[in-house]
Amino acid sequence: MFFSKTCEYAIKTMIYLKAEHREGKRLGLKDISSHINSPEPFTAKILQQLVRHDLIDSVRGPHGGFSIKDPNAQLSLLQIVTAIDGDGIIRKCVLGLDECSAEHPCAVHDEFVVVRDHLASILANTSVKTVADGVKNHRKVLTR
Amino acid sequence: MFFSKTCEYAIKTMIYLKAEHREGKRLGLKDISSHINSPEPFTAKILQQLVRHDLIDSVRGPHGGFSIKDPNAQLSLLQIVTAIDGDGIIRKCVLGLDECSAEHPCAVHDEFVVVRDHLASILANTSVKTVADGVKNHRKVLTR
DNA sequence: CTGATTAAGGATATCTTCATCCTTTTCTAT
DNA sequence: ATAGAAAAGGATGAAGATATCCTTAATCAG
Repeated sequence: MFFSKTCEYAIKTMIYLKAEHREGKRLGLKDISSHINSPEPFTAKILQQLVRHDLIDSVRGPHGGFSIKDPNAQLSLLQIVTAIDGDGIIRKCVLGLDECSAEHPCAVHDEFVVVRDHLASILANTSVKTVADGVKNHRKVLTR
Repeated sequence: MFFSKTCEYAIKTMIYLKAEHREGKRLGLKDISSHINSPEPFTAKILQQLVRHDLIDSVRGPHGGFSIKDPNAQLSLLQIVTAIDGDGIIRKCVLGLDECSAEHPCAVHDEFVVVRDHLASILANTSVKTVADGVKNHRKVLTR
């Protein structure tokens, strides 16, 4: 609803990679798509996108796979969402107007800026590490 | 982003009908689609949906057209959105999980319930009349 | 070096959303 | 009654998102 299917899988992938991360470990496509419950070939394409956006590293061949690019950097959900879906959810007018701002507001601009600002701040302030910890502790899940 | 194109046009239509409403007056398809800047045949289909959902009335033939069904009832944006897009934006898990609740939360459930509740309350508490007044006063717009 | 393994890349298929077109029905005015 | 106007309904088309398949490239183990 908020995000494209592609973005949903991307977020789950990043959380899973973070939750499973340890030095030198790589996770393969099969492993990832089975654990986040996503179609394998489609997930392959998304992993490529994440590589191109420098969010993850990939290595081919036996014992190849994917891993978080910079495990020590603080990564937010917003970085994943903007990489995959762009910043439309934060920036675009909900009524589809090209020009919509405080100066030239659409009919519902004032009502929605607050919601979008709220969404933006949640996305920016939610770290992948934090939610990955929830998954590691089995308090939160990525499937079902 | 939040809403489908269909829903965007539906919201604009309802606001325009409300802004232009007066006793016995009807607005035609051409009038509506030109004022909300939407494709005419597509808008025709959306108007049919709004009629079926009892949000507007229609009359065929010369001097026919569309008008708000119950001009005195308090109508919220939420009623339009749920009629057209359903309640997915309020109810569905942002990670696409079938079961996602406080008891069985997805990895980002806690972060997003607050945003969705916020969105739901804005939608429920924003009346079409209020935003239509803004359009009538030329403080807010439906196009450009 | 060879074969096996795994990701990358390109082409293609499917499904949904967005959009148009044409015919039919209903209504009004004459 | 009839002609014109306007919405309703059904069929179809276009575009984008979602998903798959197949070939190529890289890497590793032996």
